[in-house]
Parts: sequence; structure tokens; C-alpha cells
Amino acid sequence: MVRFLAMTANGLNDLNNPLTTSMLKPRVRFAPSPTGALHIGGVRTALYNYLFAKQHGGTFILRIEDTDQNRFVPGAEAYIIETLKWVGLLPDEGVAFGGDAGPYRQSDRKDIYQRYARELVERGHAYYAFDTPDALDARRQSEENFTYNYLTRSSLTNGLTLSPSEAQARVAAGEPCVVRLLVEPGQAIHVRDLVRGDVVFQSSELDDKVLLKADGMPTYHLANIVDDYLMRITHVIRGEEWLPSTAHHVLLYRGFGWEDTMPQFAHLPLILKPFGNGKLSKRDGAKFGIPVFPLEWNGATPDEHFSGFRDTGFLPEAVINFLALLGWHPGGEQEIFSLSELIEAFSIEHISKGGARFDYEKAKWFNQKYIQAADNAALATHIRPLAAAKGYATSDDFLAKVAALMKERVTFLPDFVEEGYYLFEPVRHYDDETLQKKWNAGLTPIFEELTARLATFEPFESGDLEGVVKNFISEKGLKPGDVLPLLRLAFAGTMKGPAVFDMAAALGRAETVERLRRFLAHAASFHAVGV
RNA sequence: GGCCCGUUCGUCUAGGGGUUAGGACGCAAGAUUUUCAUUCUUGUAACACGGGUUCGAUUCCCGUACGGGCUACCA
Repeated sequence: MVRFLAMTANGLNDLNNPLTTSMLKPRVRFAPSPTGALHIGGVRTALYNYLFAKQHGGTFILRIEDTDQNRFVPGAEAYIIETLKWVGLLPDEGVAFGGDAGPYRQSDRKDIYQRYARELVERGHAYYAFDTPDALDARRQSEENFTYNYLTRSSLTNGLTLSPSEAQARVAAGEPCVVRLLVEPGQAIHVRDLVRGDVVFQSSELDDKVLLKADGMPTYHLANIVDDYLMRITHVIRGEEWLPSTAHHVLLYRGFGWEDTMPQFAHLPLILKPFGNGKLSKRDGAKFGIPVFPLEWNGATPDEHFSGFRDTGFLPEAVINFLALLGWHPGGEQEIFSLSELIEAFSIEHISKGGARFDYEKAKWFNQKYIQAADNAALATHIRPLAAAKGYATSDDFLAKVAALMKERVTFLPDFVEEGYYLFEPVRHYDDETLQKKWNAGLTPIFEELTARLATFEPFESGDLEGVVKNFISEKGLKPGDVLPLLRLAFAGTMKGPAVFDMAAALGRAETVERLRRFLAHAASFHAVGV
């Protein structure tokens, strides 16, 4: 970031320089692989890319990295797109979003990579290799630490050991082969990481990575460099698992002669399991009973079914807020950030270096805070399908009342109907323990009279109801504590829930009176049997 | 094994050569609330270890330990 600002400052002095002017408007990409449900860590990577781009008026690009045909999973690409839409991180360019640097799906760019692979061979920075995967596996079996590198390549079958004419002939004959990066030993390769500073690798430690596979598809390494170059990517913000191979990437930029426009790198700390060791994995969801994916995912087999934050009942804003603070913090004491506040506050230098443990309790707290702050009409739209699924037929007006009454006591969206079931359906079970404590036969006429009074009382609003009922209670020489808990039982059946008069007002006159009558019937029978 | 990265309360983190090491989640207690919850108050709890450098290190350097990542014709 410091570096970035420095470069933008230079750019202001030299607007003719395409590199520095492009730095004024960064172009970043989120480049997931469609191999299954998008991991929540991927969503965070997308978020950081998005925040960085938006803060600087730059461009956020979605690129689909589907170069591994064996791991392709149908539906995964659509899942990624739906996730980005749900959390509100809309790409400016990319698969399904248009743009003039496409195509944005790597499988649609196959010929481009082949062309560049050939170019790199011609430039002397890569070579054809004819060793079969089986042959290499055999070497790995027999040699403890076998690596395809400057020490071993002379003993393998490739464009360096074969005569040029023979190698050409083999390629021309269509013999299966790969293209490998030619790594020259003896160089120190510096990666200037925006999060970690200068990271140095010795080229002699690096292997001759495969760039183009025998099936004609590129590996990540080649595709990534070619695409970032052609798409004019200025900053690569990705997970820490890519840090070791960044040395290879630097070599590729050099080999192509693109070092001048090489993007800057920022490697993000990983998200760790909530308990135990290791990074968060998809199995942890089932193991700990928590979502680790944004959306529900239904794979081919039952054990490939995962629930997500959305179907668990999280608000996307809460997920974004939670994720933003998992590995980054601006330094103040603010915890709640809207997306636009995040765009404002984000900075790469405040990204933490250490891995962040996935703290589900904190995620729940964020959701609770966002539900509390949401307006009732908005909540009503979220509750509507949940209520419908339960078979409750209700109006938007009533749902907004439910939202108002319940929003301070729920954590997840489905809690509105799960916890607040009594607002939607008649009381089926009364808390008889409380009933036994509070009820006595002498109350019957009093409740009958109260019911009659409420049957005609106007206006049927919470404050007015409270006034009339409390007056009635004192008229009868009773205390609120004698009657209110019983009214609560009448309306909800349970001792938990919103204020008694709020419930009555939300339920409306007819339902309130009906519930009082049913309660009286129950109390009478309970008394007869129970005491 | 090799290479690379990391390490402040249980968790997410702020901070930074001299601080009562701050906030948030969680947990505990209290207040408010006729219930539950919300809200408020208070409490709980941390600089991994060992050497340096320094008048002084949690902060800088080096080791160690521990954790993590990479080490495929996967990304």
C-alpha cells in the first residue's frame, strides 16, 4: 500500500507512462476454480479484492480458472456468481458480467496459452518434456526427494537432452508432452509482498514447473501470468497458499519480458479451523455444525451436501462484516462496518500476517446486530418465505409486526418463525408449571370480565391496552405480577417472548379474545385435574 | 524431509523501545425489563521461549519451540 501510493504519486508526475497511469486505477481479479462450492475464505478473498478496487476507483474482475478438466464440477461456476450477487460484490468485468478483456473463462482461452507457451520455448525460458506421469512417479518412488529441476532434467527426456531435430519431430508427431519452465539456478528471486514485505527464494530450490499440460491446457502458473498480463491486472490479492509459487510467477514475467508491468502481490493469511489444527475445510462444517460456505451446496453424493450462511439465516451484510474483520482491521474500535464504510477504511497494510481462526460465535453476533438494525419491512420480506414454508398465511403488515417484536431476540432469520411460532399459530401447549404457580379458581370471573372488556376496547394498540388492563388489575385489587404472566401464557403459551401488550396488539382483537377464551378453558380443566 | 510464512487475552484484533498493554466476541456478576431477549455497568483473561542490542524490550536482531502453507501434467 505504501508502495502503491508511492507509485500513484509518480503516476501523477508522469501521466504518459501507461504503467503508472494504470496504477491510478487498479485492476484486480478474483479467480476461483469451479471445483465445488466456493469456500468462505474465497469469499473473503473476493471481498478484499473488491474493497481495494472500489476504494481506488478501479476494476474488479471475475475470472474462472477451469483449466483442470478432471476437477470440473457442473454448477460450481453458477454458485460462484450467485454468491457474489448475494453478498453484493458485483464484478465490473468477468464471466456473466461482460468486459473487453475476455474471454474470462480460461477454458475459452486455450489457444492463447498454447501460443504463449510456444513463445516461451522460443525465447529459451521453457522446454518440451516427454516424460510420462508414470515415469516421473516411478522416479519419485525410487528417489526420496525427486524434483524435476536443474539437477535432474539432464537425466530426463526433454528438449534439453534430445537433439533439437528429435524434439521437434516428437512434437510434430503429436507425441504427448508438456512444456516446462526452465529455471536457471543461482538466482535470488525477490517477491515484494504488500502484506509480508520482501520474501526471497533461491532459484536452485525451484522445480521446472509444468506450464502446459499434455492435454493442451495450461497449468495455473502459465494461465495466471498470461491472463494477468493480458487483462492488465495491477494487483494480485490471493491466499497465502500461493506465496511459494510466486517465485515461479516472477520468473515467468521475466521470461516473457513483462517484468515492467508485473502486478504487485498481496498474500492473505489463511482462515483456520474453529477448533484444533489446520486450515478451515469443507468437512469442518458438518463436524462442528456450522456453515463454512456462503450458500447451500448439493453435490453428487449425500456427503457432498453442505449448508451455507444464506440458508442458515445470515444477512449478507453481516457475513461481509464478519469476513472483513477476519484477517484485517483498520485500527480503531469500530466493529460494525457497512460495505461502503469498508471500502472507505480498507487498506492492505492493515491485513494481518497470521492465520485467523474462524470464530462462529462472532459471526452470530454480527448477524444479531444486523437483524436488530434492519428495518421491519426489509425483515418482513426475509420472513415471508420462511413463514410460507411453515404453512402460515400472513400479510406483509403482520410480518413487519413480527419483525418488530422479535428482532431483539433472534440470531438467525428462521428464528422469527421458530422462536416466534406462537405469533403465527394458536397456542397448543401451555407452560403448566407457571400456570400452577399463578392460577387459582378465583381468577376465572376476573379473566372473563377482562376478556369481555377487551372484546370492545378501542383503540387496540399496545400502549392503550396496557393502560386499560393495568387499571383493571388495580380495580380488582390485584398486582400486575398476578395477572400479566397469565396473559403471557394465554397469548404465547410460554414464558418467553415479547411484551404482553405488544403481542396482543400484533395479534389483533379477534385473535386476542379467542386466545383468552381458549386459555380459560385450559386453565379450568387444568385446575380440575391438577390440584 | 526441503523451502516459505507466521506467533499479543479462549477467539478476532489494536498498539508499539519506557502504556494501568486498548477494543470486540465469549464467559461471569450486577442494573433495567412483570417473562425471554435487548440495553447498560463491572469483572475475567494475553505480549510462546531463550539469547542478544539498549539505561530500558512485548515492540528491533538471532536462535528455539509451536503453528501454518507449498513441495502434482490441482488450483
